[in-house]
Amino acid sequence: MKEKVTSLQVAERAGVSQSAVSRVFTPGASVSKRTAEKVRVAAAELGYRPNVLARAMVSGKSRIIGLVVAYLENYFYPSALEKLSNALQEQGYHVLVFMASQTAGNIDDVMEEILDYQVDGIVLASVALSSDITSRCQAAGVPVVLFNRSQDIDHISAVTSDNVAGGRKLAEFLVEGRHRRFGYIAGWEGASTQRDREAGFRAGLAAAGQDLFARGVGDFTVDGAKDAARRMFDRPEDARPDCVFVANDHMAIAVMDVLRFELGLSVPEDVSVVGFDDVPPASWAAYDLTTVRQRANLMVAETVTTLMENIENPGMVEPRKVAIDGPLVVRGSARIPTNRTRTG
Amino acid sequence: MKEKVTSLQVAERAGVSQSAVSRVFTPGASVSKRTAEKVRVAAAELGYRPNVLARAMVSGKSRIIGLVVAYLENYFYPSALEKLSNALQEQGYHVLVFMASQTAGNIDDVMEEILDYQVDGIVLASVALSSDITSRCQAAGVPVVLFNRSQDIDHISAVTSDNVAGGRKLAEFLVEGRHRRFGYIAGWEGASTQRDREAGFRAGLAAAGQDLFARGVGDFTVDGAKDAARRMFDRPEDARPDCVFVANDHMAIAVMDVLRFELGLSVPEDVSVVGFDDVPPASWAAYDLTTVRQRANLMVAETVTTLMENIENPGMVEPRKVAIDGPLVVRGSARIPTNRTRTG
DNA sequence: ATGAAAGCGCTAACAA
DNA sequence: TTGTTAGCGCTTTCAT
Repeated sequence: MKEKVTSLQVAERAGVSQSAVSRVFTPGASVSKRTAEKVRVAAAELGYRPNVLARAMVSGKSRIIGLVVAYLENYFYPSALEKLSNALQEQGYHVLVFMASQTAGNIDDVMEEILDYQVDGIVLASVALSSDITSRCQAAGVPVVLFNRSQDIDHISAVTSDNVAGGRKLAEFLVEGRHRRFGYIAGWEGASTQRDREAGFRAGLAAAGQDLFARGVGDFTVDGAKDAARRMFDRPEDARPDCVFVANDHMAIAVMDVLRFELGLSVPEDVSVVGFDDVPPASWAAYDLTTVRQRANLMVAETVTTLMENIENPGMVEPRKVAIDGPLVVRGSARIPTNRTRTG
Repeated sequence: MKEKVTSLQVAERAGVSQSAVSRVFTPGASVSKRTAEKVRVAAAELGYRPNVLARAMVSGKSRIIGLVVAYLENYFYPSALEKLSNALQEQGYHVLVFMASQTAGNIDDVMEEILDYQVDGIVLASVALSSDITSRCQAAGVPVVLFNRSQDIDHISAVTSDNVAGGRKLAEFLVEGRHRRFGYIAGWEGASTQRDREAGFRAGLAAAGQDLFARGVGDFTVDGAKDAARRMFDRPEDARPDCVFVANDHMAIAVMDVLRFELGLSVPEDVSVVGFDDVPPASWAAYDLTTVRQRANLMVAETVTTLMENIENPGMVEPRKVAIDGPLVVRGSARIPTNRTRTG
């Protein structure tokens, strides 16, 4: 039941040296057609495949990318993970998952663990980082890219949506819809996405001579969002917003449920709701949520590109912050201005 | 920028042999308190951590579990993945993800790739396997466990819900609710989950002297389910079912959207809808879906246990099929029999 | 183009 | 308890 086939066994069977076998399985190596053929035959007969780990040891390249993700509850992350994994697979890499839950200790510990696996790169999804550990990675020559988070610490690449622009688009849309009292339900306040979306939203309102009427904090959680919604909307009509931007779709959907089923309000007749992300449930007919799309495909592509560049030119690539503009997707959860039409 | 700290460097600094260092970092090894202390100090100063890959090479244990997953669109899988990853992390293992998409070729290729990484075990989520590759894994001494799929091929472990029992519960519930015309929208017909759920449902109907009134196939996809729903329900009242069991929640939600927003039918007044899984969206107020809960925590725990047993006693453990019973969760998407109450 | 030889960083006998 | 010695399976000079 142990049939570990090694390159040496293949070599013997093919009547060549072990290094010849290695060369046959090494893309840019020099081998004659004849030896290559002999080796391939022997390998096939024995069912030989190179041991990735052994290769990693000597070459220093494991073809493993570590992915740290805090929680998969928000639909945006599973779909991003799926795309990321697929994109990396096409490049011959695979994703080693590290959940950054409370049980797993803090991020720094998780990062140490990742480094133990000699990963070629690290993607941090919705996770911020101490500058301390950042330098450990740089010292180890392992590129790190933040996904859907940015950070002021400079020497670290980050791929996000243009959250500021997105927030502004939402503000403009609501203003055009002749809303009067603007509500905002924030995500976790430590997150750059949260800060940027709010900043953009406020800027958009300000540009139209408007201001926030009410503000709550949902921490990017369903329960947090529901509580915030209850506090914000369980009051007389003129004491509550007539529209609300909820910092992501995951929360926005929970807010819609509270408005409709707990408070008996109609969306969008009584309250317009808009979100951010355009996760699959946003397009479900029961929600039909107006939102700003995060272009996950582009974000993933940028992430992979950044990773690959850094892996191929260690230490030669400047860290870069990419912010990808995403379109406003107009659906039915918010009153549609007369000059606009549905777009999704 | 390269600071690969090796055990040898630590050894020199601590004034001990390299193997002493190794022992300090090997759980059950024998080292004196004094050396251990010296080594720990030196290691801390140098920032040394053992190289998991090197350890894997010589020990034969990589502490990596390969996970093959077909698609993350169905919410059940992300949440299962999160739980699985967490559970394995607690055991000192990590998950290497392989997407079994169309682009990545067929499952057999993916399996080969996994084996290249010298994984200690493999979890196949909603994926079936050729018996050919199964034996390759057995030959390599790598335990495989099917998650949320079962297979007649015997020598392979599988963890599922008790889908037959679940299907029957749903049938009984609908019968008690005095429904007359029973519809069923199937998942992908190659899946054991689909077959078992349908078998249980039919058995439950038969036991009450009832039979299926209409049947469609949704293939576990949103579009497939919507089409099936349109064909089944876009017709006069007495020519369509008054209730429908959709083979999983993911599809059931899509079906509800079609019924309500395309066909103008009320749920549950015109049609009762029930699903299977109890994914998060099933409990959202807009759907409030009656369903059978898959106890993901238990399923994951069984999966991890099975894996660990097989890893610790290679070839000594009999493959086992575990089917976990899940409760009926009564919500509002289906008429509630007078002898029942909401349970979720 | 090919083989011989030297490790990659570590664990696991084996002695001492 | 400790150090010495073999490798794990592979890539990569270095000769040839």
